[in-house]
Amino acid sequence: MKFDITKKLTGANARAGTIATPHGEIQTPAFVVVGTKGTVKAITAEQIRNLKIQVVLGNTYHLYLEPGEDIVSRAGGIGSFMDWGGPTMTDSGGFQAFSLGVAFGSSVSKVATGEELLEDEIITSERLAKVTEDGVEFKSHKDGSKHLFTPERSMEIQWKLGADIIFAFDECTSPTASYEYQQEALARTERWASRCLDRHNQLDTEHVQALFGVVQGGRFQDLREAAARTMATLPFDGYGIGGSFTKADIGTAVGWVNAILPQDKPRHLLGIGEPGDLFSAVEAGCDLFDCIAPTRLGRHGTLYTKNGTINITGAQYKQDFSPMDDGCTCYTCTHHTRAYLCHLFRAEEMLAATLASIHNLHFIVRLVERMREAIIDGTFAHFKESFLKNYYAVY
RNA sequence: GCGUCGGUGGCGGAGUGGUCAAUCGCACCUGACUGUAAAUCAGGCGCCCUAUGGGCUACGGAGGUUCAAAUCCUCCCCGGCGCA
Repeated sequence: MKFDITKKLTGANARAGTIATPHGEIQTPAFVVVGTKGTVKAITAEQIRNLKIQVVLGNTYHLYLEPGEDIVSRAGGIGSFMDWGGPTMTDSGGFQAFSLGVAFGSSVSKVATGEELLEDEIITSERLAKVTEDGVEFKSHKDGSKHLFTPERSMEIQWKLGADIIFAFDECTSPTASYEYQQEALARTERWASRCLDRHNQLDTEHVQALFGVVQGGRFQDLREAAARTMATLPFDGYGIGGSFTKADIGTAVGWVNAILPQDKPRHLLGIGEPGDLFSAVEAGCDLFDCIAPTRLGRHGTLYTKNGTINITGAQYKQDFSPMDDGCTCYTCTHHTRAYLCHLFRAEEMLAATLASIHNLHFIVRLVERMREAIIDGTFAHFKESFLKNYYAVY
């Protein structure tokens, strides 16, 4: 993997660049589309290509559970398996320490509202993941079987999954965790980072796979900065910025980290993808983002428009024969109406998920692409202002 | 015509003297979703109000019994089934 910066925005940290991978280039900033189980839900590989998606992210935990990394390996790796010839990434399974752990069965999400209870105050009925020094013990969400992920195991699985860029195994902490816990988890994630590097170097002797370290530290500036300093000293090919933030603090928190991380390596803000957050992150110097929002929201009937999201299942769209978003050039908008999508959702037709996902992916991928263009031609600030003004306008 | 079973909120269908504006499912309305446990989840769903409370109208129709009726009785209307 190679990363070149084409242009840096003056007076801000935003930059445009190119990541070269064995399966092609990624023009950054870029939105990484999530394909957890080796499929971008409801979307075919051909549609992925038509959407000009640059890179797809699979998940180690899910692909390990099914079909198993050996099958993916025999298929020629995750990209080949799903007939996606372009660049791929895999997440390490670290996020599941959170989603199947403290967050399981609760309403806690990785972006905090600032009103969360501390973890100690939350009554959780069951958890499927438990963190130890060695790694994370999972109970499969599918059949309850027990599994242990260690940093070494995550590297081994990801090596077999064969993505171009992989992540170090980390612990994604909850926004409800105390400072003490964040500190403890961070120290553990840093120990795991070294173990990941060691194991990955043994497996990938020719270094065909890039390995990104993950910066944690929760919402605390000193922890985030310490984490960035530590990770910066380790020979990673790039960095993921993970964990939880208060929504309003995404930009500043990422700013603390990016001020310390090496300039010449890509930074991937893990799991962030609302339009406003993407602007903040790009401005703060992030190059890559992945988020399930476009596909999940799409499947649930929420569509992006330049004036904010709409719930297409609503009664007011039953007879609305306009496109999802006026002026949108995606397949869905150029072929179908809101009334049609509204009908498909109400009738629970599968095509609804596909058409909605296509629209939302187009919207977000194109949005980040426009941010890149705006960085290159120096109009980023103007673009940001005009976009957000429409998107978050209150009527 | 006789007998019998039944008529409950948009629909299906509980309840069978008080704690019933009425379980539940569907439909409908609204909301949530940020490294996918998610084609998922949550809330609302008779009318009105000075709404973590109060009032009104309701369980085919009309009467009646009772402190109290969707629930019991009488008659009527409507439907299913059986026999003529």
